[in-house]
Amino acid sequence: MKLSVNPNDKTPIYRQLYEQIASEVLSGTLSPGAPLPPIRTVSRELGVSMITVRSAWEALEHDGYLLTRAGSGCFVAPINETHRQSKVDERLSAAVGALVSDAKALGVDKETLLSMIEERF
Amino acid sequence: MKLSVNPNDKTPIYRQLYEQIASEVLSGTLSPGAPLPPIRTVSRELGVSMITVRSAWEALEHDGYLLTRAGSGCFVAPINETHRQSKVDERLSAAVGALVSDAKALGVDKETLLSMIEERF
Amino acid sequence: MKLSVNPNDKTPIYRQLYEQIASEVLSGTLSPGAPLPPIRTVSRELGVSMITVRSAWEALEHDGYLLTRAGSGCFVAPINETHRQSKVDERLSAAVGALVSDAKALGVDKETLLSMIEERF
Amino acid sequence: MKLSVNPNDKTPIYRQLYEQIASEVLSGTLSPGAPLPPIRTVSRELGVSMITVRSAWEALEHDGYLLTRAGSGCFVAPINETHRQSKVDERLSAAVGALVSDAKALGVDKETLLSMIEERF
DNA sequence: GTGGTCTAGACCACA
DNA sequence: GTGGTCTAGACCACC
Repeated sequence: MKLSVNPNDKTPIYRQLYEQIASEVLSGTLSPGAPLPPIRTVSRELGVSMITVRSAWEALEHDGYLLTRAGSGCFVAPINETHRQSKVDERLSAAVGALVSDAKALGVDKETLLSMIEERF
Repeated sequence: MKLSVNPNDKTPIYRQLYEQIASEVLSGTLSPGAPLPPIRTVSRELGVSMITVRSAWEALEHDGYLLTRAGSGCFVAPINETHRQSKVDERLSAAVGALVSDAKALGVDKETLLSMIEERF
Repeated sequence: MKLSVNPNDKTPIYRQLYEQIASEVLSGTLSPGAPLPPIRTVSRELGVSMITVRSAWEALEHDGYLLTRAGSGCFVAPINETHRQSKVDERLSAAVGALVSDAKALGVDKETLLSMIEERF
Repeated sequence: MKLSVNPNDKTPIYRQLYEQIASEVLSGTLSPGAPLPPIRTVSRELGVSMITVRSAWEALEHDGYLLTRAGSGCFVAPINETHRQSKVDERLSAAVGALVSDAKALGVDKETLLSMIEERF
């Protein structure tokens, strides 16, 4: 698990971390029960404040991706496979919806859009 | 041209206005030379501050979508057709790139993604 | 709306604030759309850090009690009446469940418990 | 005596153990003089650290529920019946007080609360 | 060692 | 003016 942050990106650092972890959990790269590195370690390695890391972890716990056990660490939360799949769909669906409405607003037709995706994948 | 804002949306109001105008210019719905309604009118109709509208207009002028003629109002800037096309591509390309990397991070394959787009369009 | 915190209480300050606001929203004392005092004001008046207040507000927004509009303030979120009622029930139900299992573990019978409640209300 | 811990619960593990033992002593399930299983046994069976179990035992001894006899183990402390009863009352009274003020804050009336208890018992 | 909370003070974007 | 984010550094409880 290699995390990284881009301080120039306008999206908040804690958000960037959230997205990376959430994606890995949803894609299965991080398995339920797997321990995460300590906040202090992540903080040191990425060069960001402990609190920034904590913000990300806190949001992840709130959204059911992580479980934190004070004194012993943070772990990937157990997740039902169907539930996982539905979350993946939900996320992707939102992104697809945004892109499609964007394309429509710009007057781009379906074929052009599909071919752009085909090419970029 | 019917503008609208959603104050509960996390994206700044001036950004919402920017996106709507820019899309209409790029898609051709707003033709070069067309006049925009006065700031005070937009402000009143949308229920937002004039300063907010002004911010959006400024950003649009900065990016070459609008021209301000002191005393007579704002107008859609003349735009070269190839230039317009390149801007459309640029915008869509960024959106497509984001979606594709998102899909990859979630472990979704190309066919699934394409079919989702097909369906939502 | 008179907020207060007890620094000696073992429950975190931001949690105390959360509970007070949430209760007022659920009981209807705070009506949907009502503005909350600025974070800075609350912070000053209660003698706690702005960040502590923000933590509470953030959790409240996440849980649907508040809406925050950057630059203009925080407001009580619109809430469906049936939804409100169900949240009240949920909260109270959890508390009742805890008390009942506690009483059972201590070997206290139903009548004794009911009379204690009757008396304390 | 069957102890159990839930590591995902937000309340500290040693606290969970404390509550279980204390409840059993107060309800009379554990009689004065009864021996407790060795710390190492509890530790092994529950899959928690011996230090954690020790913390719970220490707190219990501090509060007068247990007696430690070096070399021979821990035993339920002798307890005066009136004293026992007063402790039960104290504990329950606190819990009832919390629930009642909670109900009041939520705008729930006495009858509703009583019927909820009646039903859940 | 771990995470949980809080403070003080700073900078930015938005209205 | 508002909220949003980040830093540095501290103390605590738990394992």
